[in-house]
Amino acid sequence: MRGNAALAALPMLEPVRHERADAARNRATILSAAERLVGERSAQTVTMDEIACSAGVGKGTLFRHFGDRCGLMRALLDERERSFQEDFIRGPAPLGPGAPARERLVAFGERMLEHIEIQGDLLVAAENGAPGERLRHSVYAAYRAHVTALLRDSGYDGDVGYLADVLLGALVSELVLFQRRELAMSPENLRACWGELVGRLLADTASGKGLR
Amino acid sequence: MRGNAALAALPMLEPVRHERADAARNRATILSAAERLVGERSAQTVTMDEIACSAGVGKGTLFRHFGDRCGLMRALLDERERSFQEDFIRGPAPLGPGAPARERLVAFGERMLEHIEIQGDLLVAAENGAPGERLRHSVYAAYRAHVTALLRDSGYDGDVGYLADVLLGALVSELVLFQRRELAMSPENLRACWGELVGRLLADTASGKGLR
DNA sequence: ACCACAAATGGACCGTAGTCCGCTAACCGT
DNA sequence: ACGGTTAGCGGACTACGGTCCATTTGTGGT
Repeated sequence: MRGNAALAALPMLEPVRHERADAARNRATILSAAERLVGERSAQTVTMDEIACSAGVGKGTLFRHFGDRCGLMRALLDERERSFQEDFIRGPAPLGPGAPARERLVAFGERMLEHIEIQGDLLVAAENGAPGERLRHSVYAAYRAHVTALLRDSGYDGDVGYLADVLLGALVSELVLFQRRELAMSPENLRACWGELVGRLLADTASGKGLR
Repeated sequence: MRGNAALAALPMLEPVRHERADAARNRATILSAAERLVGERSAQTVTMDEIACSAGVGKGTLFRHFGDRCGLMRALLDERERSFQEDFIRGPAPLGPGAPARERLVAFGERMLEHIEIQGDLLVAAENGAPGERLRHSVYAAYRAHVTALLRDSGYDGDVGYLADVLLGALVSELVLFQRRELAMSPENLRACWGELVGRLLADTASGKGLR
């Protein structure tokens, strides 16, 4: 029984053991205040003091709950993140299991591009913490495990982990936003490029379905 | 006079028009102080105040000369950077012109990996500025232009700019250090993976030389 | 040799992320 | 219901990157 290695490798945020009621209330208040502020201005310009003040709590409370700025931003993305992971692990094809690995990989990238399209600035804010932090975080580990598994399933015979890093590199929000804004590439164009990239990399593999 | 788009696209640091003598002296002092400090501790932990103090100049002078922290780090890398660019634009094959495009691309990546091996922390410090700054900087533009040209020369018929972004993504210092340190990949392994990546991407192209 | 002026300087100052620690009040066992 | 324990709180405090501007200093013209 395979196909479940990725499932076991889904760490994300473990629910804290018995959080006190007032703490839970504060966490929710903070999140909604942050969400509102980020909605009004760009995520980059909202300060932690503003959020604390607007939520009516002390600054220490913010950091106690979320560790640092990136942690808070990540928490804002968390719900969407969970549903994304849910979808590509257990959801319907072609994103979820059922479709050939190559198609799942294409769908994965397309979904990620949509995600960036919608949450771009927030994603960037969540990712630029300490150097390498992004890569060490469990979210990256989950993506990497998933892509690695797909590459293996598709019959790729090289270093699947390395290729996963490369492919995920093409989906880094900072880069995608650069391509969209600075290079003025359209979403459709990016989708097409991603599709071609995957196609080319997996061109001569068995691909678990033998197409092409 | 054309014939070398990549050559024309080499901006880097333009020599300032008539820098005052004391200013030049201070710049040198600052650079050597910074170099010493960065050599002693990790580049991440050295503060601007320390550098200023150690160089015996005011903090304002630092920022006047280098703009911001990243600028100073970049300046520390500048000499090596110039020689790298010189090498792949005009130097001997396979890095410079003369070899088939695909080989030049492989050599480019290998050289970059060596660069990261030696200057890793400094490169990271130089790159994590404001989001997207790295991509907007002229150094990235130069790399991108070079790789793009090589891909075109190798007969790749897709979106060469996009593929250049992807390939450069595999050479981002933050990622490479992650692979080296966290994933414990060896330099040789990384070289091999890079070579295979390039080979696979350019497998069925004319490659300007018709190998394979 | 001198002057006028732009370039350069330094350090006080600011905003922001993140830490620290004494106090408060929620929770659990009795 | 109550008291002891301790998670949680808040906001003063620190560290650091970056800005500002009054003052100094090098330089080119005369």
